[in-house]
Amino acid sequence: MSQIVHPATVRRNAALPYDPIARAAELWEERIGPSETMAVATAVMRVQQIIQTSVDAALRPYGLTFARYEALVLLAFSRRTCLPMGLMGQRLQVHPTSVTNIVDRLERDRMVARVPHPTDRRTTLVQLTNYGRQRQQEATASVVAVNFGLAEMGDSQWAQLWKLLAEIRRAAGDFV
Amino acid sequence: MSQIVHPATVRRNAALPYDPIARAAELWEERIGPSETMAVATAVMRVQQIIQTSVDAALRPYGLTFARYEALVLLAFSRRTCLPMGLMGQRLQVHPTSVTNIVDRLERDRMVARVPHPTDRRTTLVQLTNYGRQRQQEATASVVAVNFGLAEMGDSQWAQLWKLLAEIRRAAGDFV
DNA sequence: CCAATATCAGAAAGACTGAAATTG
DNA sequence: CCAATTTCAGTCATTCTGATATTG
Repeated sequence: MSQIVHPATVRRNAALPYDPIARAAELWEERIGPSETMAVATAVMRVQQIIQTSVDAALRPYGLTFARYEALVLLAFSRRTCLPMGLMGQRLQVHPTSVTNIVDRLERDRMVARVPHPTDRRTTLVQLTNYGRQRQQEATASVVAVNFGLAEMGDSQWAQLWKLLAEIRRAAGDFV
Repeated sequence: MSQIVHPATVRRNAALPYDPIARAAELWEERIGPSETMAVATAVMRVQQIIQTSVDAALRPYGLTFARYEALVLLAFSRRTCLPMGLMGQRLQVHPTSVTNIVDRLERDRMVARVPHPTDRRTTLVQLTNYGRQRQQEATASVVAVNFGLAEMGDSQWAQLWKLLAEIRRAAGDFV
């Protein structure tokens, strides 16, 4: 069961005896000014990296990336497991050409199929296949197993975190 | 002063009348199970995107990305504005080859210089130049001006957010 | 001989621009 | 004729893997 780990990775993942972001924030406070937003912004960047790495690892056995997995879940949650490309881009907040790219990969792997729109022939619908639904369910189990790379926390802490992040997103104009 | 904006970008930035992540979380709760971590993970991914976009835009006039800016700040905060490549990788939590890449760009733009280590000839020191320090200060002003893309919030909210994010990072093994 | 440091070559995934084809 | 939808070609920046040269 021994696992080969590249030394560079070991070094990167080695726990430091102090919090490097907290340290940077102290210096920021001394030399520049209030450090609250700087500290939170840096911490968010790092937590995103933790989530991305963990989820990508959990999804690799299924040939999925986080972006492609999100597209699968979006389809699985839609009424007819079928959505127009453009709408997917809005929901996933990605560029139209990125939708093309994501759907290309999923279609190549037979998890989705492009089907023509019945009335508007400009638009292309993306249909989740049975195979895709199975993969999505397995992948979801895998992602849930690693808890999205997040620690176990109390319900009130999750609620706090959710509320604060939602406020940031709302202020950024994601929704009203 | 009019600015050309690609229609796709407009569409992407349009505020939705509801919170798309909250909606996804409801469906997750119905069909899969507890949605706390899924909701927070997705929200973190989105907030990271907000920060990245905002900060990159603020830094573009200075020819800097967030990653390169962080490297500049790290150097500016060090005693002799000079650090070994490997140490920078540890602090910035990036791959050794990424350090090489980041330093390549900064050196090309004359913001840092590679200098040999006085005793250990394996290691390369990265020295912030006077020009680099000036750019770092200007860039910092620019980033502070947009508040890292984050909304204004009360001190206690920043403190809560910081504490929760730190707990996630600690649990992930970033520090002890 | 082994470990550490930095670099290079190459692959992969993604984001974006600009342009095009098709259709409403 | 204009707008909307999708795609394509090409570029770019980033990140990782694997290998290498150099040095301790």
